Amino acid sequence: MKIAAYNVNSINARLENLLAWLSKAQPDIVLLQEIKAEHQAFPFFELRAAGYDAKILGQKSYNGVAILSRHKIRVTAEGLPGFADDNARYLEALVTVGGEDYRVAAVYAPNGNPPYNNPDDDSKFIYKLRWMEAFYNHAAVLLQKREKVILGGDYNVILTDNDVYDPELFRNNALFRPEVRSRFNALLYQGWYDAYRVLHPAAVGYTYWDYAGAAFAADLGLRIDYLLLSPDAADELKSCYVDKDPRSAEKPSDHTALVVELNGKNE
DNA sequence: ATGACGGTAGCATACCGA
Repeated sequence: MKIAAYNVNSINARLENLLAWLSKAQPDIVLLQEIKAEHQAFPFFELRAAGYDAKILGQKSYNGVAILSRHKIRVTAEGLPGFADDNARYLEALVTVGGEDYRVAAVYAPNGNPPYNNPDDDSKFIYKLRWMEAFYNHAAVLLQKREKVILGGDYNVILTDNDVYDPELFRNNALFRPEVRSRFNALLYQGWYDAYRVLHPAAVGYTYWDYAGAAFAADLGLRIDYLLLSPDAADELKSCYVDKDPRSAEKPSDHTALVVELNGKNE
């Protein structure tokens, strides 16, 4: 049972890259962020031909999230419940694999940095904190269900100095500010497991490298994509790793795929 | 200190990203 989170940075610009990776990695479920497409522009046909059903919460130009699966997808939430949002950032569904139910969500948290031309504008940062608060509240509801839940995606959070190539350069960045890190840590205290860190306490696990310069070649990256597991899912945690194949391929996204493997009861 | 680099909308350049 393999689940991946991947910020694809436009599904249509990345379709060839994505299909090649699906064919090679064969994930059961994929949680996509930044698809940057509405329903009529989403490549349902090509994905179906590759063996994947798809449900999306689409948006033109910006944001947009999707869930792909080789098994039937039953959507349970479009957007964070109880949080009015113009941006498509959260899609949740139930998927049955090997006779077992998994609740999964594609998560795309706001960036929160100000526009370059208005560095004192903190409205995006305020929005990010409000979004994280709503996410925390919904996550608490999900934990009460005692299900196998996987919340995967681009959280736009650098959690520790070990998760960024140059901590001092990012000290005042919205991805690294104390208010943001404390809100992410609150999810861990609430009962979620950061799948990568559970298995790799000290490893560098970058999932994003800037397009500019030779950031990827020089491994100047950030760990900002996460797979959060409920206790019932964490019980089945088998492996978690960063798959650099999509980032190494031609015309890549600036992110790469983060993968978790879970042991089903029958495995 | 700044920009690089890339995607989208829409057709020049602005906005967004992390």
